[in-house]
Amino acid sequence: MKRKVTLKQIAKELDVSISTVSKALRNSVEISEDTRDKVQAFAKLYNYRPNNIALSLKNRKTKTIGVIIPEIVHHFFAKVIRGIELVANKRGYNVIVGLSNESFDKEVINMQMLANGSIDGFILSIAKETLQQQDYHHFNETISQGMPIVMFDRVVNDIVCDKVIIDDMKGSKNAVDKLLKNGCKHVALITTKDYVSVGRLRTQGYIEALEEHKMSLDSKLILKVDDELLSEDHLDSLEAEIEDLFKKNKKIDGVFAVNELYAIIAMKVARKRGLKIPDDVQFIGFTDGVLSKHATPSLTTVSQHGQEMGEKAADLLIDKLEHEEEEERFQTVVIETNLIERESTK
Amino acid sequence: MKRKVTLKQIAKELDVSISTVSKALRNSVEISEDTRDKVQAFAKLYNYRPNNIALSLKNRKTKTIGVIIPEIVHHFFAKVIRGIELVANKRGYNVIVGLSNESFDKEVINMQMLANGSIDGFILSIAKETLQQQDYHHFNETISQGMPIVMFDRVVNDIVCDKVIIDDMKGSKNAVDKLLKNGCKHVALITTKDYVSVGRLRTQGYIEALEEHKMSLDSKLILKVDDELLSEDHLDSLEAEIEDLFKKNKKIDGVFAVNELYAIIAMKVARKRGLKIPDDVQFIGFTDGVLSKHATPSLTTVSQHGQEMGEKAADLLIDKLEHEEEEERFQTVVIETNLIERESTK
DNA sequence: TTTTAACACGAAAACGTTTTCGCTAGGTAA
DNA sequence: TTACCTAGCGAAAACGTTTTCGTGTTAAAA
Repeated sequence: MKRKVTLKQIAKELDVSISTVSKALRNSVEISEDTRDKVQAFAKLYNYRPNNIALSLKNRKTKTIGVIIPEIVHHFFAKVIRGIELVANKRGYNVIVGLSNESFDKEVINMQMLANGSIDGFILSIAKETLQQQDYHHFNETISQGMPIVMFDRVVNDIVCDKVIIDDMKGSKNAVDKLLKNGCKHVALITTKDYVSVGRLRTQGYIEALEEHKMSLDSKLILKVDDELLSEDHLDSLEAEIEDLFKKNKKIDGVFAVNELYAIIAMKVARKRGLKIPDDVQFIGFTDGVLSKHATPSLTTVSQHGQEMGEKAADLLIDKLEHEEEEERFQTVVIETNLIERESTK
Repeated sequence: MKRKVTLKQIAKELDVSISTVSKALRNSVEISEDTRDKVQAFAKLYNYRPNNIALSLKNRKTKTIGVIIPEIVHHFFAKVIRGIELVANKRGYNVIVGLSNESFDKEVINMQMLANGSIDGFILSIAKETLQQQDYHHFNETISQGMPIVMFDRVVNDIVCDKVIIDDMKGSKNAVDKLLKNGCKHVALITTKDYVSVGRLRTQGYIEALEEHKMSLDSKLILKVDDELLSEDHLDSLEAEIEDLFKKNKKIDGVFAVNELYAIIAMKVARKRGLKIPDDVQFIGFTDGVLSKHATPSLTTVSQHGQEMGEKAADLLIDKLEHEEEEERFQTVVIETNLIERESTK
């Protein structure tokens, strides 16, 4: 077992100073060709690589990005990470991942663990619990210590930082618009409780689409699911609630759900009730994932472009890290959504 | 913007030495109560936290685990990461993620990027390309430099390190056994090319199950898919191949697929051909993911317990990191699979 | 011969910690 | 008085780099 070789060891071995070794390896003109070749040959032989930690300490930069997301077993967040990793790697950065698991405390702890020099900046999406409690002091503290943050998808306006979002309202408005144009007269909405901003915005889009088509809002057609616990029980009760929705509103001929799973389950319920898709009832879900693509019938969705969001967020953060001198200007980048039409709509 | 405060600054401010500050904060008996209180109060006020990088350099430990996986937008790998992160966090470690994207070069580069002091050890699953080329020098080099590696799922015997795997052969044997016991007489196998070890082992399990039931192996019932490119085209051609399989083997009454997607697509093809599931034909897939659970009919699967694998791998690695003095002993932990019965089997 | 300039290299500081060792002042024992 | 002990603190090394500045040698110029 040969431990990693250091400058000091090379210096000792070749009977020169550490400085000389360092300079020789970086092809400094100060060093004679002889010495340079000798050092480089030795370094290559022993497979010398500069110690990253020492460099980080010296440069006060770690070339590492901290990413904190609520959940990783989730198609959208996984795609975002892929985007972040792609760009980070290309630009010479590493990615360190923390999971908040939707918990405020874990979010805070994770940030503290990383903010002590381990990383240069954060990319994150806020935990549900944090959104509910509306306690954002950990973000503000981090920012005030000079560590840049880029937020994506679940953001709050109160915090001044770069943001990457999609136009949730526009996306869902387009989706509902599509249903209405396809002839639906009674479009149901399956959404979440309002504290998650994206849920609220998507609901808003639904309402606006109806207004634009001069259709009245029927609150009986709106199902607000409490997604506190996404356990097995929750799925069962969700199915029951949707069942109930259909039973009480026999005229439903279109369904818009704020996520893919709700839409898939709604389709299942509809089929069980003998409804033909898309002839009797059409479906659109927000968030394009594996389920939508491989369900039968496949589900028309509003694509969120997770990977693109991740790429953009990483670019924003690294740009900021590498141009610290410039004056502070924060942007909010909006990624366009688009409707991926599949078999669940006409 | 208040930058992070250091020991030096506190020392200067309170007119004591750096050593005194350090000791006071660690409650050393060398320091008088007076000084200790003074320093601690000041540190609290300015929210002092030791710089992680400096600690890493000093201790030659980063308290960080490097994880390299082929793909993150993948239910199984995401679950593994969740397991790793869970244990790592609990034990005071961070997780840094690298994606090989199934490429040999990216795998090598990612490892080099991290092996230079950034992390204490690796948890990884080998890229397909690496398995194909059978070039494992980067693993061996890393190990010989004294950096422990734990491999999971896709492993190779040649490399001496801790491993966490499932019994692929037993898992698939059980699955096929289930189909045979359920009365299937012509069980088809949809698998991948042989270079990915798990594919080969799962095929082996299929064969053994048949043998145990004294059934002859019909090679026409085995479809070996080339999954080099998992693009759109690939999915289409996959569907065509399966279509062909059914057309040429009208007697097929059971299908075992080495992953969930193949099984889902096979179900789709079967249904298109007018076959009833599970009455006419039954299906089982390896790897339990979202698709299996929410498909209609839902798919019976062999569960891989990704999260448990991740947890075990992290525990193995951290144990090794924290007991370096002990003699080297490498274990291979086998996680039990189990059959999750759903609607696609009787 | 003396001055100058280029060349080649080394010493040391800095990044932020922890820890070992030594020092001083005051008190106690002989 | 002398010797010794102890409490309380500081200096310095170490982790592995990079970089600035200084220095000695040699050859060319005056």
